[in-house]
Amino acid sequence: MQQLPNHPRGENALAQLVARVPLFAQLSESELSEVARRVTHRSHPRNIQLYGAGEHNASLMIIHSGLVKIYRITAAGHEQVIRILGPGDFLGESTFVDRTAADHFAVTLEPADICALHHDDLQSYLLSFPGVAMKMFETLTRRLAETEHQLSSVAGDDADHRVAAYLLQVAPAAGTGMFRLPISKKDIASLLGLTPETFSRKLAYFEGSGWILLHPGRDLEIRDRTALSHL
Amino acid sequence: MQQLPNHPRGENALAQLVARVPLFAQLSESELSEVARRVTHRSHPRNIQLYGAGEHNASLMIIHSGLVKIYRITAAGHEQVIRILGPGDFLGESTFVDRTAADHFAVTLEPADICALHHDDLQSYLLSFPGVAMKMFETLTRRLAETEHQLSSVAGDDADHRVAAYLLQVAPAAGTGMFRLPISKKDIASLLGLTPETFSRKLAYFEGSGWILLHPGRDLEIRDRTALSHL
DNA sequence: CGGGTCCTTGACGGCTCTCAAGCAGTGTGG
DNA sequence: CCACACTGCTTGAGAGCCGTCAAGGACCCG
Repeated sequence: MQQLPNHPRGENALAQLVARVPLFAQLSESELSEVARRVTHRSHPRNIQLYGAGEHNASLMIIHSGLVKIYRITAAGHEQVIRILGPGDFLGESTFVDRTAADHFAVTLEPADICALHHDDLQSYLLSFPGVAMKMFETLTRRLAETEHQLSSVAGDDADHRVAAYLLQVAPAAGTGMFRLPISKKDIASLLGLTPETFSRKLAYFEGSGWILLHPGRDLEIRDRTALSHL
Repeated sequence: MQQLPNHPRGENALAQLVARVPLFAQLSESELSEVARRVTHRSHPRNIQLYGAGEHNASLMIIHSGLVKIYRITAAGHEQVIRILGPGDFLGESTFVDRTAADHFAVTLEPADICALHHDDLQSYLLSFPGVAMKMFETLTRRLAETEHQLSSVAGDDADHRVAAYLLQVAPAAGTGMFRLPISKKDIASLLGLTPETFSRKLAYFEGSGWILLHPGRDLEIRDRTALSHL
């Protein structure tokens, strides 16, 4: 729950930061500076909780850099990762819509630069800048489609399919290069609705089959894309 | 894929229908009639596919009455129910945002009155009526939160918890009355990420434990709310 | 009456979780 | 510089939950 002091910045620098956010991409210069005036910007270290279940978070946050993990605590009492947010993504919109307490946690996975906008300000921006509302609408629609995909995957596919689909999704499009998993294997397992043990076993099985190569740490290599895709 | 002819209606009657849709609730009289002029209205029988995966659906549909089932076909080839939509809900927004083909199916579960708005018209309405964009934003946010809840439930909880949570969710708030399940047990099972067999067994187990009473058809009665809630 | 769908119940097998131990990498403090 | 703790990851053994396959019954609508 630790919080760092604001980084004081010139209004101009802040406006340039805000302009790079997809959400505000199409605002005019004067509109941008109006938004920038009401925004606070912070740098957070790793493992900082931005808000937690039960809290009445009152700001929309926009990620400039770093990764943020969204998760819940299930009835059984263990952590269930819902989504990983990165640069350009926003969070805190759920408590804006229904003014109840959040039902999930948001934690930084890496050092992160995040700017925050109070819900009251958001309200007025949405009504005066239809393009912003439109952009949030689009983002949420895509996010919803993605979550529905995740849902049908967890509900219907077995562990092999889920792991293979995830690897193909995060691997660079190019052929058989080495790349780094964006988050810890433990978090990936949770995201896929698996235990870390099962995830580890599936990776070992894929390597044994010659489909991937595991390197120390989070690095791995895909050797046989087609085998993974129509498992 | 059958489609019934439009029900011709006076513009006035149509405007009144449109006014009852939450999405357009706060529009002025003149704005309402402007929307109504571009809307087509249809009555569909049961089991009609509104659109399917692979189709480029080009209209936002708003449900006046009836139920619509949204589902996918998983890699394994069986149907996975994602969501049930009812009066006031809209569908077809995903193909509006990214102009690709739909990845899911939409089918009526009951006779349904549905009005449709072409995506091009929606675009202009969203920009001229910020309240409408705002409303869609709110609805999507809630829908997303609900889907995330479903996701963590399917990923983390066992069958007993999921079935109990569903029953408590659809049962009337009042004490121990009989009520009717809104959809078939087969569809509920799929929605919960279970097979119909497992769902049936869980219901039988709940009845054997004295927590619920099963009546013929879709009727049932909850006898012990607390037992179900902290299983 | 017949065909269909939906639902229930039984037996069985397998996938995945749980529990447990061991290893590697990292940061910390003596 | 090393000992140590801690977290993340891997591997093994076992058990249990749930899916699959199968058969039969209830109900609806032709």
